[in-house]
Amino acid sequence: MDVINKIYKTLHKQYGPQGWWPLFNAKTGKFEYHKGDYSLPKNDAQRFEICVGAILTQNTSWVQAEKALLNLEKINALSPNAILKMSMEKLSAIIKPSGYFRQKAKKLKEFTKFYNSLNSSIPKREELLSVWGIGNETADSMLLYSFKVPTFVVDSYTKRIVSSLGLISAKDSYDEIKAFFEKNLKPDIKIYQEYHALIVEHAKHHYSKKPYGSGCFLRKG
DNA sequence: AACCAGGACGTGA
DNA sequence: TCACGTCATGGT
Repeated sequence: MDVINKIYKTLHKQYGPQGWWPLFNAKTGKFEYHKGDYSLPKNDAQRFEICVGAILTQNTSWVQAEKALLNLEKINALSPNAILKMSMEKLSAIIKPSGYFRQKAKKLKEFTKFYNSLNSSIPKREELLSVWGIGNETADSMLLYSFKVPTFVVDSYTKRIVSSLGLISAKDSYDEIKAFFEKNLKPDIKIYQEYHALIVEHAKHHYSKKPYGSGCFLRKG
């Protein structure tokens, strides 16, 4: 079997299903993963929530993005209409815990306008990329976890791991790394969703502090 | 107390 | 194209 599929099997066996993307549960008042359930998001509100979370977590830990999302949720503002009508001052204050709050407030406004223009259709990748504040990873995260398009998400961890394993060159582009994964995987939404989440989980264990890759079991074999 | 976290954009070479 | 600065809060 090829390396890409071997890595997937190994990570899945080690960590199990990750159940991304976490969604707010009104009953528990917390954000929850949904391991083994690939039917989500189940409605438009959840689709929008995932997109907002994808912007808020840019270069920020998920727990910080979660705080910002919870702040929005608490004032019942995790919706397109609420975000559009909120002032920039109010919006940036509400999402402050996620960092880069001025930029992200603008990004949320810009994206929400675009989101409304979709009228519940699925955006093309290039369309998402044309929105200010939506780059490669954010676009792919939205497509994969919100719109359920089997597109591979590459993040800094992905690059760090495959580069460290010698599978790619350190200066390969986003699109090259993405293509490297996609050419070896069948376009299965479950596998794509789990693969990226597993990479993040694995990176948190073995690729977050230097020297990167210490104790990484992907190296033995 | 430096470093990092589920990046993207603007600028100058 | 690409290397580098900027944006910013909160964990460890």
